Amino acid sequence: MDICYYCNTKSKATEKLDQKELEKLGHNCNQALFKKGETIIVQNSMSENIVFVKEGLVKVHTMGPNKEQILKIVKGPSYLGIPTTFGAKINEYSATTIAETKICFIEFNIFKSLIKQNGEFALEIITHLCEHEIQSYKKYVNQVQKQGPGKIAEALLFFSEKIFESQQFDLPLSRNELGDLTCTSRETISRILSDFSKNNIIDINRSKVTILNKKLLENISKTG
DNA sequence: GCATTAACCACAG
DNA sequence: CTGTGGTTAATGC
Repeated sequence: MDICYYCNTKSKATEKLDQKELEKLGHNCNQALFKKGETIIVQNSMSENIVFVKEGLVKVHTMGPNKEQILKIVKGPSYLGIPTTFGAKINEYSATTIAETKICFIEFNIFKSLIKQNGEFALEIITHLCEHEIQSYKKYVNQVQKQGPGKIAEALLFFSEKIFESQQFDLPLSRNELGDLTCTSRETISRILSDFSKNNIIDINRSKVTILNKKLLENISKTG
């Protein structure tokens, strides 16, 4: 039995590996199931592994000078911690699950040798990193330039389109965390969400959200 | 000046 | 943990 060879949620990169390489990977990685709210990576700790989020949801966050900042929400399948493990060695951020999540820890040296050996694998990894970097840039510009309603509309659309692929979903974050994600306060989130609800743009009950007027929400997000 | 926006504080479910 | 009201500071017309 080889966990990577038979794994049915391979990343685009590991799909490029042959049987021998998959066996090698399988012998040097370890799968674990995380419940909601468990920590995968701790800021300022040493990073020794590559993390593959097989399925589930993770928030990547860091403690700023004043408050917690959520850098991004990551949905599996996706890698975490490649830049840190290759470069900095010390984690610049924490990663915490916000839903039940399957994680594979991959031993760094094996990962490195696969990059050296297999160009197709390396290409997929680079592509993956580039996609995340571009997405991050977009997020930061939007956060700096948009006003409250625009940022929150964007966050709702992000969860609807990119994460849950549905008009109806359960927000996996508290109001406070939504504030940390969108660079606003918990109070502003509260106000704007009930405002959206009053104007029939969304229906919201606790964490259950239904998008009623997507056009308008997109417009608010676009115009900031 | 006046209006808008949003943070901070406080307090109540 | 959330929703709301008052207050205050910054910014733009």
